[in-house]
Amino acid sequence: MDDIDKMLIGLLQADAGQPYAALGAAVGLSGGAAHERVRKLRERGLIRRTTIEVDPIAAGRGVLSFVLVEGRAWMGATGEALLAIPEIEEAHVVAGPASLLAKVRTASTRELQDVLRRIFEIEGVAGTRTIMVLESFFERGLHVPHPANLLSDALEGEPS
Amino acid sequence: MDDIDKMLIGLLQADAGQPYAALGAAVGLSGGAAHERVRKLRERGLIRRTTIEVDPIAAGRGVLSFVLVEGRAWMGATGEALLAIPEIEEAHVVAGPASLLAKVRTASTRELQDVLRRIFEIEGVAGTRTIMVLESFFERGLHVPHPANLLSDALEGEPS
DNA sequence: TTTGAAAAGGAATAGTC
DNA sequence: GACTATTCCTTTTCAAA
Repeated sequence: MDDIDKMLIGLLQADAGQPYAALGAAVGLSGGAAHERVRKLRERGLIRRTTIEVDPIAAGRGVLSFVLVEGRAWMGATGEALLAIPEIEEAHVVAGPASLLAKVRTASTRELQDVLRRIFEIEGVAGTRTIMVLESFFERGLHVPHPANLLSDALEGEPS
Repeated sequence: MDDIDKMLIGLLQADAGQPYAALGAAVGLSGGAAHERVRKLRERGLIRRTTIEVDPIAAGRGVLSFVLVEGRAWMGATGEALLAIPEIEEAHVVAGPASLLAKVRTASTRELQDVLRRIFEIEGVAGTRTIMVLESFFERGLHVPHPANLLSDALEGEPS
């Protein structure tokens, strides 16, 4: 995991569909070498998979909220119970006043209410507090340290 | 945006690298037709881009937390100030006791402290409350309604 | 590990229904 | 819209350094 690998990850996050030749050119390698590096990044599990990013509004899921769940719900099969609710994008066990935090995306507040009802039905749930999102500044993926501005390093000693 | 489009989106979320022929076979279309549908989904902006999913642990970002920001920080250039902090993956304006919610991923609690310090320096920020994640049940993308179990519908009237 | 190139496969396009 | 077929480009593989 050197600087070139980091650059490759950054480039692939921006566009996973570009040819290896382009990736190679961007980091100062041949297409074949870039291909080999990406193959190993996948093999090592650093790159989990390639996906698409779907526009939530266009997909009819314009209401975003975070739900804090109170109770002793962090034990047992709670994770699976939450996983079974498709509107829940993320679920975490947290420290602090609440025991669980869920990221919920619904079409409407009416649908959000349904989700809250389903969460309430999970064993051990004592209560919920919902934080509604009014506007999202941004949602981006994991940032990989300095993916850009490393080209000069990568090209150090390069002929011409 | 019919049922076949939804299935295609679901399939691409699972693996955006698979050939169009495979996509087509999965939904009961030819590769060319699947290709054309996906092209239009991109064109309409429903599919924003194709990316890779990076393992946070392997990338050295094992500490996840959610930071509630208090103050009148939802005005002006706050969004850009948060965007400039690479450890912040998401930032939302929220309703409720706090005015902002940020999702932060750091290598350590020490680094989290640095991020909190930087958030504090933003004009209008009066205080923060941090919710630390102990364990993540799951983090998945936007769920697209019934991507599976639609094959029978799609194949209705199909010869043999 | 990287390179360059050959071989295999898929994407993109066009024409037809 | 969807299908087939063709062309073109990319991925994949491999020998060599």
